[in-house]
Amino acid sequence: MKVSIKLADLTTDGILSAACPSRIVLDHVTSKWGVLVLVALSEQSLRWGELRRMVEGVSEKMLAQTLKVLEQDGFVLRVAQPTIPPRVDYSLTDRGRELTDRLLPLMEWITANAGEILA
Amino acid sequence: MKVSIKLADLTTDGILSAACPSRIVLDHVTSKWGVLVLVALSEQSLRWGELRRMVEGVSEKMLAQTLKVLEQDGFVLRVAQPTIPPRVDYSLTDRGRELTDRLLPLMEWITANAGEILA
DNA sequence: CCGCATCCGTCACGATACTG
DNA sequence: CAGTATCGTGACGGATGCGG
Repeated sequence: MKVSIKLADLTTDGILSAACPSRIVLDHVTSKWGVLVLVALSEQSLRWGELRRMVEGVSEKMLAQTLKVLEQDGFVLRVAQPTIPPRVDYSLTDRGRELTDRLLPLMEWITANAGEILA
Repeated sequence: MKVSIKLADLTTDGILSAACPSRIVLDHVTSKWGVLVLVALSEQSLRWGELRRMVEGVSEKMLAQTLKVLEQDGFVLRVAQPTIPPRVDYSLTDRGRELTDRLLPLMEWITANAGEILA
C-alpha cells in the first residue's frame, strides 16, 4: 500500500478545492448518520436491528442508505446469512478501522466538552 | 485547562443516545462547511473574503451561517475593525484549536486515501 | 420478523439583489 | 468589504408498505 510521506497541505491542494475527490468521502463520513454508525461499529460487529436500536433516532431508510454508502467506500463489511429469518451482520473493514482510529478521539473530545460548549 | 480524557464509552452513554447534547455540537462541526472552515482557519487567521475564496464553493449565506455557529460554540473568534472599508478577521480560539488538533489527522487521512476509496 | 424500496413533505441550500 | 434579506429549488429525511 502506498502511503504518501508528505503530510498533504490541506489548505493548498487538498480538501478546500471544490473539485477535490476528498470532498465526496468527507461528505460520506460526516453525513448525519455516518459518523454515528461508524462509532457504533467501532466497538463491535452489529446486526441490522442492533444498529437501528443503538443509533437512536435513525430511520430505517437512512440507516440503509448510510450503510450502503459506507459499504461502497469500503469502510463497512456486510455479511448476510441466507437464513429464515434473515440475519445480516455489519462490521468495520481494515480501512474502516483506520478511519475510526482517527474519528474516535474527535468524538470523545466532543462528547466530553459538549456540555461546556453549549452552556 | 481540563484535559482529563476519560475514554468515555461512546457506545453506551454518549453520542449514540438521541438526547445527548453532543449530537448538537457534532452537527455543527460536521456540517457541510463547518469542517472546511475549521481546516482553513487551522493554518492561519483569515479575513472574510479570504475564507470565501479558500473554501471553494461556499456561498455567502452558508459562510455567514457557519461562522456564526462556530463563533457561538466558541471555536472561532471574530474580530471586526470599525474602519471603512470594514475588516473582519476570523481565527481559532483555544477551544477551536483543541478541536482541529483532533480534526486534522482525520482530514489528512481522508485526503490521502480518497482516491483509492472512490476507485 | 428483518431488511429494503417508494412516496411525499419539509427545509436546508444556493442565487441574486441590496445595505452599512 | 462584509454582511443581510428574500425567494425558488432540490435533496434529505420520515412514514408507509412490500418482499424474503
